[in-house]
Amino acid sequence: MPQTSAASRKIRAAQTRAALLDAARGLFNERGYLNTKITDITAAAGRSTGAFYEHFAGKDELLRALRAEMEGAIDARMRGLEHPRDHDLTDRDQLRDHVGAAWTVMRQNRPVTLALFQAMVADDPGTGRVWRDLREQTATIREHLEYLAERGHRLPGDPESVAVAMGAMLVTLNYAVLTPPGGEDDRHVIDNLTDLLLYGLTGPASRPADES
Amino acid sequence: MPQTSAASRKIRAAQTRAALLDAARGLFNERGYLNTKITDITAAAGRSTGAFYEHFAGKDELLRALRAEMEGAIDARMRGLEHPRDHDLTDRDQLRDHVGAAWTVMRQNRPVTLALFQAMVADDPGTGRVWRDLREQTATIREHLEYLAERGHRLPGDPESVAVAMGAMLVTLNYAVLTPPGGEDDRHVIDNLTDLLLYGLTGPASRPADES
DNA sequence: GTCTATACCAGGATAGAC
DNA sequence: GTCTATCCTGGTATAGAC
Repeated sequence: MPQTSAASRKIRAAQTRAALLDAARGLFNERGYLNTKITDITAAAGRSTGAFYEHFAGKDELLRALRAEMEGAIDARMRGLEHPRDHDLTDRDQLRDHVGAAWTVMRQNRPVTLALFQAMVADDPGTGRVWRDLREQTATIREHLEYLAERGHRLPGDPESVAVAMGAMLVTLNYAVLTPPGGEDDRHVIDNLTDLLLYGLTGPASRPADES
Repeated sequence: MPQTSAASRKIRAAQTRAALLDAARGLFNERGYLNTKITDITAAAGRSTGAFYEHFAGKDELLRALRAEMEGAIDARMRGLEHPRDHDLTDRDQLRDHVGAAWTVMRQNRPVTLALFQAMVADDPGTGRVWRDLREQTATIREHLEYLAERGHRLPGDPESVAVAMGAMLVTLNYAVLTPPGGEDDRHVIDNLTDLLLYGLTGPASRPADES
């Protein structure tokens, strides 16, 4: 029964692919993307180098696959939920929602976001890739800021720059913070970032300096 | 006259060292630290690999030398100017001074700051190096924030976290922004960042939403 | 101190059997 | 599709002559 054999081969192949992706995730998370060698991944997955190249052209392509997987998952969750651009990011709840969503996604996909960050930083500056990537990642925020600007709200800078600055802070903190995702710490980070982005160092309205 | 010969050799050695450092700066600036190979540096400096290893144990040590050079220059400029910790970062002028100083230093030493950033990001996450480095780089800011906290000002988070968040934004933007240092753009960036950090997205006091 | 030449190795990638 | 074995490159680092 050649069909059965063909089918099981296909299953086996899918397993291999999954095993490689899984192993990569694990290694990226602990050692980072740049320091993980292809042989590390194959070893962790219990497969051979030959098998690796059967599925991916190289480490970078594997990363693209991981990224696609992540984005697919995000899209799936977002599906149906329309996202109007007229959100008011100067409203604390709405800003917190956005910061929280971004942070949570980054944390839940830490291996991938971390790898993408390293990859972004690793290649030549001068290509403008970092700005471009940050710009893309903050597209939603930028649109909301543009909306605010249109309505006459005076932002600290043009929407693109402000959005990129916010993104820069987020992605770098995601890289710097070690505490495991899903914990109490995340709530703190989200609250802190929300307040910082909302009111800055001065705090809401005129806070009493409390000169003791 | 063996003295003369010895002296001129010493000069020649110093020249080589300087040439290597110089070439490295140039290459780091355009291609980045990670993508610059030792052979690239020696080629650009017109020296041999042998000469390189006579002066530095490796690329990382050369970077440390560049860093030391930069810090020396900063110290020299700061010398004499005492820096009391009771600066009030909620005062726009004072905050702007700090942001501007940090930004200017980063820009003027772009090859080095850029290289340090890449090196920081490149090694294993999980070591906590990124947080530590950011923490160190923002020591001054943190102290000012601690001073504010002591006086009862309620910050968006604990001084350390807030300072690190600010640092994360600054260093990453320094990496992302391509525009050459010293120009008009720098003033804009500094102003924007100052306003963002000072008031956040809401802007100073209660800004009219201007519902047209 | 600086050069040329070369040893050395990690890691990426392929060939061919199964 | 997967394996084993191997080739091959780029890049680090050293040896030894000058």
